[in-house]
Amino acid sequence: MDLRITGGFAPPGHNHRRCIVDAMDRAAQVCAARGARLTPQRRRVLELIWSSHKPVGAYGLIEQLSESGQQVAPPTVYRALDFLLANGLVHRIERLNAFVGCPEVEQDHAPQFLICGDCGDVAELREQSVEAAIAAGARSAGFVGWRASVEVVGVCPECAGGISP
Amino acid sequence: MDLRITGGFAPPGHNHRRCIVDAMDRAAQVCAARGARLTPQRRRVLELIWSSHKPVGAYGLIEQLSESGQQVAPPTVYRALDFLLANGLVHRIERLNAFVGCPEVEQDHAPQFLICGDCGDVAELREQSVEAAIAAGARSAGFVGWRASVEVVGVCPECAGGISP
DNA sequence: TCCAATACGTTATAGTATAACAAATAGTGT
DNA sequence: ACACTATTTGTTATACTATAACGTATTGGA
Repeated sequence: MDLRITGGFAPPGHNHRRCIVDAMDRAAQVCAARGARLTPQRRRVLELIWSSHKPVGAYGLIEQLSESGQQVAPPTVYRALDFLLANGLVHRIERLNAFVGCPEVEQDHAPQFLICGDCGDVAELREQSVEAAIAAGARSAGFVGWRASVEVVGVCPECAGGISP
Repeated sequence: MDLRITGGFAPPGHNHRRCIVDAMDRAAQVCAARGARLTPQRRRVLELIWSSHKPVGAYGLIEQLSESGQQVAPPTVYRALDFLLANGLVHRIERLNAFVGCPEVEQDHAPQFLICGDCGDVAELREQSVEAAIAAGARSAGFVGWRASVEVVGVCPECAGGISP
């Protein structure tokens, strides 16, 4: 059993090592199932992305890799990111030009992201009602074949608690 | 009376000159009302943004300005954009790093954008149900003080009609 | 084992955005 | 009209994000 963080923020004192381990397990499973090659390079990038619940940019990854002795150029990490995105293992936060791990890799989805403007943590939400409302709006405008990205910037419970407990 | 395009895409043969004129009128009104200075520079940038319903990037604006004889450096146009954004005269499309004119400048709002992946046109939607659904999701996650951006990529009625009429 | 596909390395460059400081201009009160 | 102050604009340099183009290596299968 794994403790996936979907539907809200990771609790303050949660065992994040579990997040990482579970994420890597799921990634291995999914890739094996579909014959996608989770190479050491890609695995390493995924691990770095999962090192926190904060989105990380491509050049942040390059720096982290460099610090751990692996000198890579931008195309290398962008290619790893392309693979991870294509396989639904990470999501891209458009407004941040950054990437977060996906806690629900089994099926393709377009979640809502809650981005804490204070601590930077991101939570992934899947509100059916949001998708339904967007679908209704799109249909009324005659829009077809669409895919939506929803990014919500605010303050997470933890940070809000700190301000007015 | 003006024909604001909110709630859907601009119809194929619409009189776009009216879009521009109306947008500039509204901008002048709003700025006058709140004592914001719509300088020639800012006015020019707003006109260029309204020259179509397609988002335009900062460097696209610089190029257009340069073509019309005005040589400006990036900070100039970014400052104009900051002003226009702050006063709700334009919106930023995060996933495109580009800007579109806002057809509803009177009050602050966070609309949904329908982006045609074919022709590039963008429509601004304000579905109350979308905002409500996001609000519900955010509340359930303990998220506070938020603001959402919704960007939907698909095919507009016009382009879809061309494919299967 | 050889072939073809896939992944990775490398260099250069395109595209987006801002920092920092100087100069000019507009609005305010006298 | 005058000086004062705030705002706007100009200028240079630079940071950050992303991809093109080409070559090499590795992998998996016929």
